[in-house]
Amino acid sequence: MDKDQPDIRRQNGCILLAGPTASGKSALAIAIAEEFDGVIINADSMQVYDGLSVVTARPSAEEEASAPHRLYGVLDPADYCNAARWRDMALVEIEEARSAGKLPILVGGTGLYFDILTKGIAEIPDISDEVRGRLRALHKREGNAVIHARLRKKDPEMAEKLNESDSQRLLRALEVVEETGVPLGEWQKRAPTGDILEGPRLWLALTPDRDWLYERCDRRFDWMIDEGGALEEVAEFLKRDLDPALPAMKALGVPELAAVLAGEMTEAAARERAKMLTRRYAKRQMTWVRNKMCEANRSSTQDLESLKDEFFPFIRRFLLTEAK
RNA sequence: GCCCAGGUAGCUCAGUUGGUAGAGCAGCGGACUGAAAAUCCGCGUGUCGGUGGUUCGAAUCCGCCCCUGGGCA
Repeated sequence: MDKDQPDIRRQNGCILLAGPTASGKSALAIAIAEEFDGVIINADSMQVYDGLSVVTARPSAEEEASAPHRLYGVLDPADYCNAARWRDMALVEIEEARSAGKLPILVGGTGLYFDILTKGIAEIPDISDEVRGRLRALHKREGNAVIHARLRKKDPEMAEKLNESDSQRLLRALEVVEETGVPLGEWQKRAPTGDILEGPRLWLALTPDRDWLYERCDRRFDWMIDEGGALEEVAEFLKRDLDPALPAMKALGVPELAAVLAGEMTEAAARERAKMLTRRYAKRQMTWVRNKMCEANRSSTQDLESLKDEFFPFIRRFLLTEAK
């Protein structure tokens, strides 16, 4: 192997770059990729979908051209990603980057994806459309209480753990036990435990000052509308007439801009609301970073001290220039 | 200048016949293992405009002052 290569690449390492939305992850990722010959791999649950690049704040065409970018806009918004599916795709990309002698840089704001990438996930069979459709229809008709009661019969352990208002997890637990006959908790016990991502890694979690971040979120949303063409993008997107329950339809700003286009909300109100929702999202991301990633970082046995020596001076220089 | 109506949480406001205050929204903290930009859980954060008085006790009653609307001149 090339002696000039950074240590991390010689050892099949990778970089995991997390942080809240608008914190500047993309720019830092590009800088690292340019400096250390990296491939940027998306770890964001919304940026995997095609058709919403402005609203989901995907890297611009120029940015994408300045370094290799993977897993951006690769799924049709009529489709849905999930943690396991993303992980499979990401592992392929990591492998590919490594065999090309490049440094994989995973960048994104979806905490769950990072978690599962490093810790693994149970191999639960896909849920058939029949079971899924039936349960969702039941939920829509009867509400959470009925789903919860049904789960209590089939998977009391999970039913006990879940809050009755937590519709998403209730449905997941129920569909798993109905499809496979095995309770979700049982599947999860069979999942791999511990650190399963191969190679050393450097965790980078951006934790910007709250006011600074919120202001950037606000400014970015205005920019999306005033200069990015967000309204036009959403108008085009809505022509597909997708099921509003699909993940891509819930991307921040999409419901609000759709309401503007339908004449149900003023643009000013939509801006205000979307900004508020973005701030809340950023806050949840910060919670994740503070309480889970920092822990992951501490407990990672494969995080080599030498990586820090290799990268930190560069990153510090970058952040200092950015701050201006 | 005079007359009204108001000044209570970041915002909009509630506060019974005096017992040091509470809603919504915002905000903050937390959870998170297959749609996670999702889905949940928890938490009032306060010189009650200021000041003097009445009272055992004042957001509440009285005086004066300040501020904001509206009206009359």
